[in-house]
Amino acid sequence: MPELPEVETVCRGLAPHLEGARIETVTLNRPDLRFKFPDRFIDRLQGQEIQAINRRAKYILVDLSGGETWLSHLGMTGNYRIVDNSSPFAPGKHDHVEVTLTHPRHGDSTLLYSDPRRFGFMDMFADVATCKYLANLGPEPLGNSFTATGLAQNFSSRRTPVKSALLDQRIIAGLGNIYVCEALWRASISPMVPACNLVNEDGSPTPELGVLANVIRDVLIEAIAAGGSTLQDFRNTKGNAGYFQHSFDVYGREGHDCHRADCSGTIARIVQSGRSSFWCPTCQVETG
DNA sequence: ACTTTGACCTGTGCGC
DNA sequence: TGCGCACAGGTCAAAG
Repeated sequence: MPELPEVETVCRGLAPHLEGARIETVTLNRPDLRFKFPDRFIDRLQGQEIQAINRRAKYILVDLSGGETWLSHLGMTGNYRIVDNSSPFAPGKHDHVEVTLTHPRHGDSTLLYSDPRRFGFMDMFADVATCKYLANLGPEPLGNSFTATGLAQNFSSRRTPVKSALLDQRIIAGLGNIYVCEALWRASISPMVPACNLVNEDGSPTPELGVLANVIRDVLIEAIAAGGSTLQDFRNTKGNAGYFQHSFDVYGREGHDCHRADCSGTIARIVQSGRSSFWCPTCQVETG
């Protein structure tokens, strides 16, 4: 479930190994992931020095000494890990990309990309300013450009349920199914409320939308601090699980008691746009 | 212009 | 033990 906190966890784990390292060899164990690898992908990576690793939304961006940027998206089940070259290693069934590195301080290691469902992908860009994947992304929820006022502007014309609107990466970048469910619960907003119902006549955010913007930040910050969430196979780069899944209030808790102190409701599951929404019908209200 | 649906893949867990 | 089905973190193209 790589959503923003998990991708951030991966980037932070990789940074000490990657930044300052030189890419020695690249091995692709298949011709594609979700998409084909870009032209001359191996040649454009080999021999490059890695200058920085950054995250934008759920994308990982690796800046190379030649000026190009290596972009990757983890899809649903993608993950990176670092293995020590001193121990024998045989790639597993889903280890699709192997990158050997030399580092002046950390020595030699291998970066592995695994992705059972292959919904992830990689690409290469001379200039991230022209990168099609980043062109239409909304604001970073943890950045200064994310505000309730900005959310209200995007919500005002949309009758789609707020659940769907928050999953729209053009409106806010980096949220996925889990953290949207958690944020809506914290804000006591039903996932079925039309997005435009959270906007006043004059276009300003309702108080509920103001709360929602705040709790989105809160839940993401808490999840990052916990090292992300681990469901199925997500692991950080050291192979360890995250811990935030133990803090879920609604996600995956269908049939369990609502955690809100003064609520005696039971968590329910509904399907919206083909995705499960977990919520408390008792305390998450229909209108803003 | 907005919204929904299906497609892309593999793995897991459940009921029978 | 096996089979079929439902479901899983995301995005995109196509259709309504």
